[in-house]
Amino acid sequence: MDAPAPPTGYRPDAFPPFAVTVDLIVLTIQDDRLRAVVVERGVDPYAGAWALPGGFVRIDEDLPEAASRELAEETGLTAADVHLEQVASYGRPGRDPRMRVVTIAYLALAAHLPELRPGTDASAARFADVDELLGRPGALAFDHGRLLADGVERARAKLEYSPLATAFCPPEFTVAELRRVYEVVWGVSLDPRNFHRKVTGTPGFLVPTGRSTARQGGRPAALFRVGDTQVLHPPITRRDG
Amino acid sequence: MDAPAPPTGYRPDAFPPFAVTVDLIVLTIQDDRLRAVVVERGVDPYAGAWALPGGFVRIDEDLPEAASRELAEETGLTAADVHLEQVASYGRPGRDPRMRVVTIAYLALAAHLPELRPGTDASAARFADVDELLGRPGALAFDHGRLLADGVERARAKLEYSPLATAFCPPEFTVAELRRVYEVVWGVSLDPRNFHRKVTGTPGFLVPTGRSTARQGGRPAALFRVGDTQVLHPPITRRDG
DNA sequence: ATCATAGTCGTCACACTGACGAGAACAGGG
DNA sequence: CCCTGTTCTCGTCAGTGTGACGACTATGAT
Repeated sequence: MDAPAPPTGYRPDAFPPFAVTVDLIVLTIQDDRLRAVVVERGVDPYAGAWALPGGFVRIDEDLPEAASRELAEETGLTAADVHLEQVASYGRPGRDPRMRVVTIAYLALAAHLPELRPGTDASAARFADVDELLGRPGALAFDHGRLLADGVERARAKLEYSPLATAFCPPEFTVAELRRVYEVVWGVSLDPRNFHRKVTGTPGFLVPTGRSTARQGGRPAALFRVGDTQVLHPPITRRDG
Repeated sequence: MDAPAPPTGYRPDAFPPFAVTVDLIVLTIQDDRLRAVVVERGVDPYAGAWALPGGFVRIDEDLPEAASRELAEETGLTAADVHLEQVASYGRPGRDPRMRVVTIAYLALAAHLPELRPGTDASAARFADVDELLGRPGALAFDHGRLLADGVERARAKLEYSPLATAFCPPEFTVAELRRVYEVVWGVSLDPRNFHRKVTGTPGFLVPTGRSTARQGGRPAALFRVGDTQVLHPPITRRDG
């Protein structure tokens, strides 16, 4: 694609040209493990290595639009299905050997992801265990290890004071399902009784639907929807037993 | 400036060229008011209007470097004197009528700022009252009103759980000076006795220097330095009397 | 019926909080 | 020198949130 038609006052030599991309940290929970979408790169640099999904921002789209589009291309999820928020930007010279590129990282949280289909510049896509990726420096191409770490830390912090954990759950969920989200993302184990008291006692967090689940073995659990509150008072604190 | 020499695999038509800038939200406290540095634009668009200081990222520098450089150019402050952190990025098409530009906003907090000297593309610089700027939509050029609002909200939130408030204070300060920071930034009034108990009781927040200030009228106050802790436990909560 | 499993409610001690009293250490004026 | 005003600092007390843990409830499996 060529440069856009120069509008009034446009001086193409007045600023250094950058490539701008959005990269996605797409998190979900599978088998009680926190997983992230990674794609296998089909072209150099890092051909054959795993990287976060992402791509160039088009000349006529906003940053959140670009993130939504890339998310749909890589996972088939629409913006209505997931929580999507900007995390941070990265622009160290040399982070991409091909060109000068600034990347805006977006965090996407989803309850259940459909089958992954590889994008145009990726030959494969899969879910990778987040702890394993973070424990192995260089597991991801470019500086994507840092992007992933920053995104995961953002998610971990926001569980405390926002209803973000419900983004990992289906529209209706039980307190135990919500607790598993906190336990998996934080990597801790929480007391079911205290957790139940806290989440049901925080005003506006959970709305009972009246229904309950019948599951194999054990008492049926009440089903909840997420409420209106965007900030939890009191918060769900991280240091629990 | 021209595009860099094409390295291997470089395809100049593969991505749309963007301008990348860093803009600064430089906050300080003057006369018990929260103030931000604004510059008067000397060129179109928005010539004569006030805007946040900032400028193009150079082809060979990292984003924090660019923020530090712009900060030094506009205020004379070096990175050692201030707290500097990235806030968010903005890239809506049309936000700058001249070209497609992505801006990374940085938050800078300083105790006492020297005289401001206008940068190359600004004809004047001054401190503006933050509440007044935020209360008047369109007070700032481009989308800088939103940048300022996001930066101020970041600062307000981080006062709760980080020692960020000390960035507004000189190296040695009293509990009352620190309390004034919280009161001014949050726009509330805090009980001096409870505040004293909380900040001195949070481990690692304040380190007594042993010295004290003699000031006009009233008992001398003990002087403190900031401690090592980066996260306050328990936090300094916002809803106080 | 009995057991295993999982969900929900209750109790207790402890920590933190907001509201407020009271003393300590200064400056300035009579 | 004493009094007063000001600011800093320490204490007290009731209300609330929290972690640890006991107890009860409601299902499926045997």
